[in-house]
Amino acid sequence: MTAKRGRGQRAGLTRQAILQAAVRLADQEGLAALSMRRIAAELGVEAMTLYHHVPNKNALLDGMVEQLLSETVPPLGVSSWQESLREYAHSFLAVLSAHPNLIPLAASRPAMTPQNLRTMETVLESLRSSGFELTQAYDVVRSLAAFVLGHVAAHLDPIPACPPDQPRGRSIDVDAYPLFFEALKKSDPISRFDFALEALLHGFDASRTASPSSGPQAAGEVGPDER
Amino acid sequence: MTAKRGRGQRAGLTRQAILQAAVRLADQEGLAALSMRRIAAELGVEAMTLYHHVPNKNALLDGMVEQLLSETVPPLGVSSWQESLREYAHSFLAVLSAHPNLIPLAASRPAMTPQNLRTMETVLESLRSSGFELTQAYDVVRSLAAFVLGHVAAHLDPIPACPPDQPRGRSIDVDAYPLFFEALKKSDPISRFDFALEALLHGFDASRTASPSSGPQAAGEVGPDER
DNA sequence: ACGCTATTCTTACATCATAAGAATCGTCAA
DNA sequence: TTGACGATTCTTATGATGTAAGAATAGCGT
Repeated sequence: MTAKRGRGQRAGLTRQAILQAAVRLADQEGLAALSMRRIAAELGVEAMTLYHHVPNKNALLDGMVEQLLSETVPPLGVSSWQESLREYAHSFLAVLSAHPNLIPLAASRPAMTPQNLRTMETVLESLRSSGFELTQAYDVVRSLAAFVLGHVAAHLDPIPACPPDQPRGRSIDVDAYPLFFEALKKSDPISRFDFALEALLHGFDASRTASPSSGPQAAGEVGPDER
Repeated sequence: MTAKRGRGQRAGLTRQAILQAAVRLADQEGLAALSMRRIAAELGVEAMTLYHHVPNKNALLDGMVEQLLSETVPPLGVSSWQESLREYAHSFLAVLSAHPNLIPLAASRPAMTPQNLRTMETVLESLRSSGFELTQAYDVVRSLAAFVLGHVAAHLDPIPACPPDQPRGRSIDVDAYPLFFEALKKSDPISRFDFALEALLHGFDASRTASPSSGPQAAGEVGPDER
């Protein structure tokens, strides 16, 4: 066991070590347990010690998101742009799924790590060389990232709703929404992710400018923004 | 101005009124300002008073999200499933964009309000009568909602990244990621949203199992569409 | 008129982020 | 070796937070 340390006895702290401990703690005990004191305790140190490596708690939370994103695996080799995007999306999904407690963090403080930028650059390159306009390619990647984020965020179990009171026994009137609750039972988030991912990829393919095909049918061209 | 109230003098508080005040406060001063004391002050009341209408702060936050979602407009009339989904997405987008400070809340505590369920039911109906399998239809709606959420969440300005220190003048090495930063300047979130929305719709269309070519089919015909 | 209950306020406490400063160690110049 | 300095750590203290416990009041139904 670590003997108690005195006043100036180094503990060998690092920003990295702190972030990792914080992530580990949040993984195990949830975001609510993430206090400076608790993190410090986890490292065998007093709370104020952390402030020598991190300016404040907000910065620490930001750092945790960076830490997370650095766990994504960069796209392996060159392949079709679809495959690149699939890799990108799945890598993102895997990381977030591995740290469900951190999803609210990732959703509320998007970060751009060098790691992430490098991956983006690769994917952009892949898209460009497949006939996408640069601006379009960018929109594609960003949209994909947004979709992954929204997807994982949407799976935090929805709160029961039904304002506060439940005069009737049922938590919510299931019979009033037959389609919804029927489908709810059969659907699962994982297959939904792949389903929507493929839909997105298909749609992206169709919106390539360089694509020779004229309007296939239905849903004409992009742009009928109305309200 | 309100004369000070005594001990049992009613203030006419309501769960609704509290939630609305909370939303207003968060809109104006940000989530960080959302303390029980501050909300109470906004209502001319002491903090503990709130606990008679709301069990605790978490429940209050949940309620705020419900409050938000209740602002979405239900889909007007019958039209193509694409138009239904567009309406759904844009209505969702509009609400979240109108309350940017609440986006992290909405992203971390998804809620199912009766309002929202009713809208979903309508959209599900529309999809089914257009040849979608129920399970697919459900995946479509959920995916769309997830996408909208992710989209708005991803536009909270990304944190600068670059761990802590900036030895070089630049906050991040722009030249190392030419494609990304080139595209960054030209792209804007709004057009990206519509772009990706159309892509999704297109992809959904392609993934319909039973694809009756087109034409004025079921769903209770498309009547005169003006109101 | 009188008590009952819902509503409100008061007080109190543990916990939080963090400011200010004191103690200690390692290191390097002399 | 010595001595000073800077980096790291701990101590103490402050104001804010969520909320438990209970006291006071007002208006209601009887």
